[in-house]
Amino acid sequence: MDVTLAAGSAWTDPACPVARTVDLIGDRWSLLIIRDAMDGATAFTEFHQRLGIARNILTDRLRKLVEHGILDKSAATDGRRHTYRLTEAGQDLFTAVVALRQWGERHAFAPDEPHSVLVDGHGRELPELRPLGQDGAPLSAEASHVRKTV
Amino acid sequence: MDVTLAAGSAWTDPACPVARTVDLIGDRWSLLIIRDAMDGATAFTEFHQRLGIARNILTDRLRKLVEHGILDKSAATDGRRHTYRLTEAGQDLFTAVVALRQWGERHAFAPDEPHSVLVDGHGRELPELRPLGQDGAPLSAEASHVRKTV
DNA sequence: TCCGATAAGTTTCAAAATGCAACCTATTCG
DNA sequence: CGAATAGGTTGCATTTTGAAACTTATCGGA
Repeated sequence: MDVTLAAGSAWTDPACPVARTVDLIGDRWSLLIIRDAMDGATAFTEFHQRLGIARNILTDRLRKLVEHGILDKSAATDGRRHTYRLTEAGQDLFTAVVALRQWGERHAFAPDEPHSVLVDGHGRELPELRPLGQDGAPLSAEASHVRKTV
Repeated sequence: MDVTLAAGSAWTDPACPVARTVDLIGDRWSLLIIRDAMDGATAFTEFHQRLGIARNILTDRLRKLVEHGILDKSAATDGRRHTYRLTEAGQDLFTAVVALRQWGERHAFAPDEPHSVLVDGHGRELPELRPLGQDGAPLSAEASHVRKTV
């Protein structure tokens, strides 16, 4: 496999996986496109209507997400639509989307403000996601550190 | 508590926690500032040097992160520095940072490309983070859905 | 077969965000 | 006191984003 950013542009911090991920999907719209794809959106117009994004920007973001292997574009059966579907790598962003969602639920709403909720197949809210150490105990940022590779 | 975006701007999608989180930290730099804060950075110059960000943009992002309750700014003891520290809400982004990091490790590097690694206090790599249903079984995007609130 | 509606863009141009470099101010150290 | 360091601010050029109009292709019905 070969992972690249757009031609002529470079990674912000080539050795850091967080930075690479931000380079790929860390703009105002990409993650919301992915969120809507996870919620069933597949057509250009569908993304456009759900997000209220400018059409030229949507065109650009869909193209980049396809380029980066996060979405797959194909002709829909009726011939006048295209279908955008999450690739395996795109579906694998589910964990990150859930983490951002849960943080938002905890910190981006006033206590009495309503917000949408992510539920499992039985309509039950998901448990909170939390990093664990190898010993199975919850791990905090201070208890971990980044090991740089040569 | 009262959560707000900058004066004069509105939430992209007020009911969605993912969208609110993206509105707060979904730009090219904020998440990397948070990453470096988690890795021990506290001073303006430190962030500037690690990130290679323009100084005026860094000023703006630090101010916004403080405004949003993610960083806390205080005068350092030596009198000529300021200290930026993650608030509790900021530390709580650890889960999201780990999720984005792990996705990057899996999908943003070629198999032979080296990258930095996040390790626990004993130098052991973290296990993979994965959303679970209430029954404790791994949950995929298709097996879940967003319940909208009125 | 022609017609209107729908889908998926592209183009144009204005506005906002970003980046670079120079400048500024306070503090501390020698 | 003077130089160095920290943490900015300002001005200006470049890049990105956004709104709206225009384009092309397809489909379904009259």
